Amino acid sequence: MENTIYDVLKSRDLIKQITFEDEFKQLAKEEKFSLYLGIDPTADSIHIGHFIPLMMMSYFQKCGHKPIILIGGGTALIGDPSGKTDMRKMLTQKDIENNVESIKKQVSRFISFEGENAAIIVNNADWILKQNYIEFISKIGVHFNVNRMLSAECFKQRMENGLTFFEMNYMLMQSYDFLHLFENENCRVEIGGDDQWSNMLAGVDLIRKLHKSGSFCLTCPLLLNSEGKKMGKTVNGALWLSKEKTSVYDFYQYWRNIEDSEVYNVLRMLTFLPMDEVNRLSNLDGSKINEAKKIVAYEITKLIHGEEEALIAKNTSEELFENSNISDTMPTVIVDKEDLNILDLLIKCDITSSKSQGKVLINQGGILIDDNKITDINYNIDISKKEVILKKGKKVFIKIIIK
RNA sequence: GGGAAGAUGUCCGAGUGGCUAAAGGAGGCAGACUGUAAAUCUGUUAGCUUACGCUUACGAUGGUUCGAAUCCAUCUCUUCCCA
Repeated sequence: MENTIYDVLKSRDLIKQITFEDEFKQLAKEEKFSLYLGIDPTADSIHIGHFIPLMMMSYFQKCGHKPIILIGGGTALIGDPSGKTDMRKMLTQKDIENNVESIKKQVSRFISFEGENAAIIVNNADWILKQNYIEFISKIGVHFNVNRMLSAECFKQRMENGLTFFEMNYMLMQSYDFLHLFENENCRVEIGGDDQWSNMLAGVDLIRKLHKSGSFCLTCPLLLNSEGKKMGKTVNGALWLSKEKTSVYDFYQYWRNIEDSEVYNVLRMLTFLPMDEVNRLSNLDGSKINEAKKIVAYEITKLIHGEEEALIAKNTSEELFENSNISDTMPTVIVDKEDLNILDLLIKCDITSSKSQGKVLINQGGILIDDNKITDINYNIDISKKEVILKKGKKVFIKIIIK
């Protein structure tokens, strides 16, 4: 590949901030190195927020560099003392192993764990937990200037509602991770979301203090919608990458429904489509941009769930929305004969969480069965039917199979 | 260690004895208009009930009162100031 990783990332505008830019450009030209990305293993699945750094990592790997995924098992073992809500769940060794396995599975669609520059997964528990406190603060802590730390943007916000010592230590631990990988794995670069900039910068500085040079970090832009909020949040929380948590169909629909203004960013940051194509698609006018959204949805779904699943989701959506046909693969709920009352049914299908809510929906004309608007809140589904199509609003379709 | 302020629905935030299931805003959902977009307008947004109404709910637990988000006591937590 004649383009260096720097050129590639630059062309997709995936670099938000970078340290020692010129030096990094040179390094990218001359050497193959390792780079790392830290992931908090508090859940057994990663969500879309992790995705852009992983895309970045994938580009690095394509350019011949070796990705290291760092699982924050050590830091997760420490309870969060800020006590805002509950104590952070303590993770057992076993939890972490499970999480690592599923994360690996999800990531392996676009990052390879085989071959010459295979990615590896490490757990910072392996070195953090061995640390002796006094040794740690005298070896690492002396290099951190509290005044400077406090002036960092990420602490400024915390200053307003209280900052705990733990949170300050977090920076040291993260920096130490980088140092450890630098010394043991030839890891030269840390990547991450832009909210991690201060922490990452601290690691780069630490290494440069101890080893004079060679460390870099770069951040990717956060994926924001037009209102400046993080994308990938749904009613039910995050948009997960595992299909047990977010179904492939829902995942596809999320991207199919993005705003016009988001198409460009999503294509550029979340797909591997060539930039020519990205530009062409995002400049489509008016309703034609729907074509671009279909491609966005398909490409991202393919990347996460594989081609087969993506095709199914795409076909299901087209059947439902464009041909108003019933699709075999649409979301389906099986109910007993006892649940044929419309209000019960809505709860059963997770469309509403209470009967009151269901009544409101029906009164507003938001519920359709087999394309007939339901107006009676006592409506019962015809018992002779084997299956019906329940529609909420314009976008939610569920096939009901009556047992 | 001393002092001050505060905790309200998904979130922000008004409310200082009955008119409060709790103003207003944001967000969510539905309807109209559209392109499975945005913007705009309308409705709706604790649970149960066809409904009258009932049951929960303003940090927790007790108390005062015919009646408490509102007053009192204790506790928990948060923030700020002084040391």
